[in-house]
Amino acid sequence: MTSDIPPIPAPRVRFAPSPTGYLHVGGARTALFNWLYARQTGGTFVLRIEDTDKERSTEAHTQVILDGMSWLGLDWDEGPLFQGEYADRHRADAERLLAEGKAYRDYLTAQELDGWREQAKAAKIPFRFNRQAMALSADEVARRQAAGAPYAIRFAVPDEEIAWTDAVHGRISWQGRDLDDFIILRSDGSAIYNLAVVSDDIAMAITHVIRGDDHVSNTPKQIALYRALGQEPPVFAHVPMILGTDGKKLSKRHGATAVGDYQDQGILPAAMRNFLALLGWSPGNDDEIVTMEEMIARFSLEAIQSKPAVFDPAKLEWMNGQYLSMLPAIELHDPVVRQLERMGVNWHDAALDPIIDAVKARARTVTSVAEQVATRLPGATVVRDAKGEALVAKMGEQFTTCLALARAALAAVPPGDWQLAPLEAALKETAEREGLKLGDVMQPVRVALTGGTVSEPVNELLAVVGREESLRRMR
RNA sequence: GGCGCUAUCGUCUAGAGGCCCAGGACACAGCCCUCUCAAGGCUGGAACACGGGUUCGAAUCCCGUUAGCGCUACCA
Repeated sequence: MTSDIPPIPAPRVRFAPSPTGYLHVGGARTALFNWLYARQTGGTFVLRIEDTDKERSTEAHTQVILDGMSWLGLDWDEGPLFQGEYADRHRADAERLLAEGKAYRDYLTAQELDGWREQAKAAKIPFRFNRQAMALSADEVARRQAAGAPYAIRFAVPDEEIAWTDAVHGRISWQGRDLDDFIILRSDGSAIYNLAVVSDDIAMAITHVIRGDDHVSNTPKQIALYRALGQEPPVFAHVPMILGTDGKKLSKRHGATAVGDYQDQGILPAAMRNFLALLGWSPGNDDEIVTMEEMIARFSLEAIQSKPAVFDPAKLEWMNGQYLSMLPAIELHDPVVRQLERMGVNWHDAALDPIIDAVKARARTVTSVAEQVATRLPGATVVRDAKGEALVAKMGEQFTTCLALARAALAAVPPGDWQLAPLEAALKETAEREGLKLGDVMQPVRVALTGGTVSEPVNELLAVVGREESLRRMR
């Protein structure tokens, strides 16, 4: 006997940003969740650019969004599709609703609508669109119709309960009477967001709508539209907002909000992805560093937190540091080169990877790795920092003496032995012979080579900077 | 104002009635390690918003209060 349970169709999800700005971390996380869900279920991830706001949408923004997603490793299976190309279908859907009596023509002009608004304001009651009270007389409608006056199409919201089981929030319900009859088609024939979204999601056979919490109040309107269009609504999952440290919605005044900003700051995509995933979602245990594979395997919409999360840059940096020390230098090569180029550093002909390896354990960002790499390149100018200066002052005469001692010992190391063990031995022997503390000989070398008092172990530093350059810097 | 959502350490969170006088991580403080700084290890302070129920028993279920957020456009 074969099973007669029909196969569950593979989910189709979408990320639908509007190209009116950069890819923000909130959008990036929404995209991530959609992507994770698609990858876990073997579903399809559709990328749709909602460019119907022609005033604010630009191609440059679209490109930035695409770049941001690629950087994060979020590949899409279909698209990018552009909402602007489906205007005919949107209009047809509106006309159909009109023909079926589920929507109606609204001949009210902007001025007349404003008049109602002012009236409400004067009476100190909130403005609501009222189908009966604001209706034009039949004669007036006929007159405007005959004159070919422009009209918008309004959806007649049915007075009934509209409820759904949100995959992250559980049951949410609204009353149709709390919703105004909203416009679905402007008088210029273009669709309003709520209609465009529903029309597209139906046409693209989207099964799960995973989007930001700011859309929950659009959901009842959209469900009403699905019903009116004779379609079953998809599963909705509303993921919480991301807040700034002050508990307010994350915005520019909180600093970097675009994923490109973090790329520039030297955050690794893997760290960003991990951090974003854990902002609102948890694998259910105490794991912090979660690989992509684990995320895909363990992801679930139900495990998404229903309250907003504060974006903590300090934790992002910590996580980035974890990835930095975990990743082999070869994988850091390109990001470091990118930063070096941003810094205008000539790195060509230098063997970067050994330096990256020596330096990455002490950095939390790629930028900081690049800065350290730059100072270890041959010919780099050594600038003493405050701590380096302080050490020189503190040691006084001894600084020069110890440095000379160290230099002599190191100069005696044959080029072929310029390696970790012999270098360390040379320095230790010198300290012992002269009755000096190890630090007294190590620190001056460190300051001479880097300008500061902080670096990898001195023998590694010497190895990475090279014999000739090291001796030159100690002169 | 109306409607909706939300409420565990400063922050991210674990927790789906007894395993919790609440666990982990970031941040913070101290100690260890150590040529410096990271890393790592150890230790410490730090939370179930409030009030009522339900129950033998509630961080967990219900109701209310308070607070925060979202929406309330011919924007998306």
